[in-house]
Amino acid sequence: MPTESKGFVPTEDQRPAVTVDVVIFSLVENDLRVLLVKRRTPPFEGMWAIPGGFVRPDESLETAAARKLAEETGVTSVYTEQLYTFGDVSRDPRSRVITIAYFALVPHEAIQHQPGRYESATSWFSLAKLPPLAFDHEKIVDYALQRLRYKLEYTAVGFRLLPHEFTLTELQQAYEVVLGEELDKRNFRRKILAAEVIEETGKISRESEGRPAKLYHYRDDSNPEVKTRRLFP
Amino acid sequence: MPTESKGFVPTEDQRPAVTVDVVIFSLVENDLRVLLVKRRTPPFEGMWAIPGGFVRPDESLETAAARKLAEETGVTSVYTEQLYTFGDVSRDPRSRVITIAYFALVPHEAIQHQPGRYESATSWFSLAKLPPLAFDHEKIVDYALQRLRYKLEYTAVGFRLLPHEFTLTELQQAYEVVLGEELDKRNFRRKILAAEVIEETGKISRESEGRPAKLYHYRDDSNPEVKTRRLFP
DNA sequence: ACAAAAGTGTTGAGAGTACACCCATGC
DNA sequence: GCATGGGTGTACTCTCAACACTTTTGT
Repeated sequence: MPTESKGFVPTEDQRPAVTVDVVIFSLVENDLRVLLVKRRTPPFEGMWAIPGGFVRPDESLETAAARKLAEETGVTSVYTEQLYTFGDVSRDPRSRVITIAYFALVPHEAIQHQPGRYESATSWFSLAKLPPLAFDHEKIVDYALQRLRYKLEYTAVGFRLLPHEFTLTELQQAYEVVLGEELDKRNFRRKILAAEVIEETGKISRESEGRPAKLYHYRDDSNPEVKTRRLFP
Repeated sequence: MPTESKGFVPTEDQRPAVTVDVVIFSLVENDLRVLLVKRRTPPFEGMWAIPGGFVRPDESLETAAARKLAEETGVTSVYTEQLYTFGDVSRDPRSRVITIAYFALVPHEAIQHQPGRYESATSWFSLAKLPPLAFDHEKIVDYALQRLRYKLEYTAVGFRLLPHEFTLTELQQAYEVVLGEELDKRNFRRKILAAEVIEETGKISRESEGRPAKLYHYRDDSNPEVKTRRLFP
């Protein structure tokens, strides 16, 4: 804390509450969705909201975000990034609440729902058909989507939405769904392989109907955030 | 705030304190510098720190950052952007403090020091020769510098470090100082003009020794954050 | 006329984009 | 053998990078 004997110093009851909210993205049925929870208490009772909660005195912000993610999805080590901090005075009608928003990319197959532990209901919503959201959460989701698209254009983190092993066609479809545009197959493959973040496993997938596809996975020796030129389109 | 009847709810004394810190950049003597204040109270008494203070109950985070900026520099409408939120448990040895860091670009000529109003001393430090900083402020400054460089590579906000009117050579020097590399004069001019964020004023500068230079200023009809391809180098 | 800084075009290399056909398997 | 999706190469365009001389002013 940077301040001195001067200026405004808040009393304990003037301190804002601090929460973390996590925008959790996943691909379900080849569709980009976010996980929402239904509120059971006022304000906004019955409305959908992104998962979040208070930061505990003994945990860092990243830890709080990871804890929230684990509580809602059962998933522990997935791509998570701080998004933005929202602190408008009246964003919560009850009292001053500042929230540090995160976003996470979760492979859908990894998720184990924790039914009814805390929440009355959690559900995945397509970004095209979001319900009305509590607080300023619509703004937060919009911002997260913008950032996700930007991330995918300039880096190679798209595979974080997929299972551990995946085919190039699955990866391309993930990019197409998130970016909302079709990509050329040959150019996509050339670029994603040139980024040197994924490699063949040697195995092949027998999922598809036609010719079997090679399976790829993440190379953990090099980082996916290679921001050189624009990767896509 | 997203939470319900469940889980952890902090009592008032478990709430973290919330501050904003502002990394203020300016060009002084063709050198990129940050404004630091000398702490007069423990902890880190006598050490330098970036300006900051508590968020008041009735002001937004952006307002708090703008207020801090005005208190330290007298400047009101300059380029300001939220940087990152730092919230490690022990970043302040006294108590839990979460800080939302901002960075600002200030034209040096616009600054009026507010001597001794609050601080014992404020001073501009070259980024190459920073003193030891209080708290985790070195990390914050490093991160701000990284972001500033990234911003300048992909957008055309460099002129925010300059007076209202400036020559292309001055602008190029600003980019060179921040990015730490020399740029080609012809390529620089072509690119910065292609971005269509600045235009000729019609006036000429008689500052330089040789041939007089055209003065340019910001076109407020188009936004400087045109992220197309990489602008520089 | 000379010093000092402003201003201005062209060329070659590399990256990006568009585009169509053969391949391996299951049924 | 045919339907289905997997896998591959090339030509054109355009952007990026490298590079040196002329112009305008003050002294």
